[in-house]
Amino acid sequence: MAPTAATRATIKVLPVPDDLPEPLPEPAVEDIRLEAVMGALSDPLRMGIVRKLLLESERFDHPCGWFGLDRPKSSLTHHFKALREAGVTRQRQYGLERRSHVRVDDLDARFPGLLALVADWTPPQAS
Amino acid sequence: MAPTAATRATIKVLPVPDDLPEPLPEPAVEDIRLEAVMGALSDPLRMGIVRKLLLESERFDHPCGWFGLDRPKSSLTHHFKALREAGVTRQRQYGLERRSHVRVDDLDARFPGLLALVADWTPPQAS
DNA sequence: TCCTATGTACGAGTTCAATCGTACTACATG
DNA sequence: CATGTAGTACGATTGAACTCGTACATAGGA
Repeated sequence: MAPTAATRATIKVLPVPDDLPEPLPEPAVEDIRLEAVMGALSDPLRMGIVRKLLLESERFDHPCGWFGLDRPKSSLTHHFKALREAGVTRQRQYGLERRSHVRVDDLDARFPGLLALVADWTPPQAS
Repeated sequence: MAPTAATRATIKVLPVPDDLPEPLPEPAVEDIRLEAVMGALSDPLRMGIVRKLLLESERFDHPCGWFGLDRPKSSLTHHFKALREAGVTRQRQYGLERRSHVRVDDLDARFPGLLALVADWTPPQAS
């Protein structure tokens, strides 16, 4: 259904600005370490975050509320920071929100095939 | 060339027995979890062990002395056990020695491309 | 049989990561 | 300005993993 003025307020379509905010601190492509990436992905919650970004995100970044994770906010901050510092995701500040996306090009260049494994991953104890 | 009696003593070619010893406890192929494998490989020492097995081992298993790791024996026991319990390696007991090899077929079946990443890995602060 | 070599088992100390509560900052909206 | 919202910062707690010393078990050779 077409969004009315009322629904548009709740859907909150924030257009991507032309001048992107600077990414938060992250390793350069050539400094991304395979063992650090694997350490970041060894946590099921973080593996699920990256997989969801790969499978469901379109061309936009996503704030961490988008993931629907039932954890306290400070825990999510911790995990998103771990992913960013390992070089798996990039985070940019859009006003209030800090949005994340996977560094697909960088990871494909350094570790071809790795993201395909993440996309094929199945969460544990899936009913 | 065929081993003589003299070379057999020094080179210590232990022929693989027809009745292989039972592997030590390990997860079944279908129970190997990607996040557990990545957790095992997130340690540089263990990543190096698997890489060395992939690049330098021929068709034989290797005891952990073969790796030339400068760590106490009990530390090595810990790391080889971590690799085995994650499903990365298989260990068999040959007399005194407990030899390891990578579960290449199992890992290729579950996570195609993963072992290629390990083989291409470069150790940190390589001079 | 004694010695050596390979490797485990156990336990202690230490470090690190995960979890989460609380307080705080910043923007947006009324 | 007051309120709500998105998220960080800090600190405390907990548990797991890494590291290693020591003691122990076993096989093979002198």
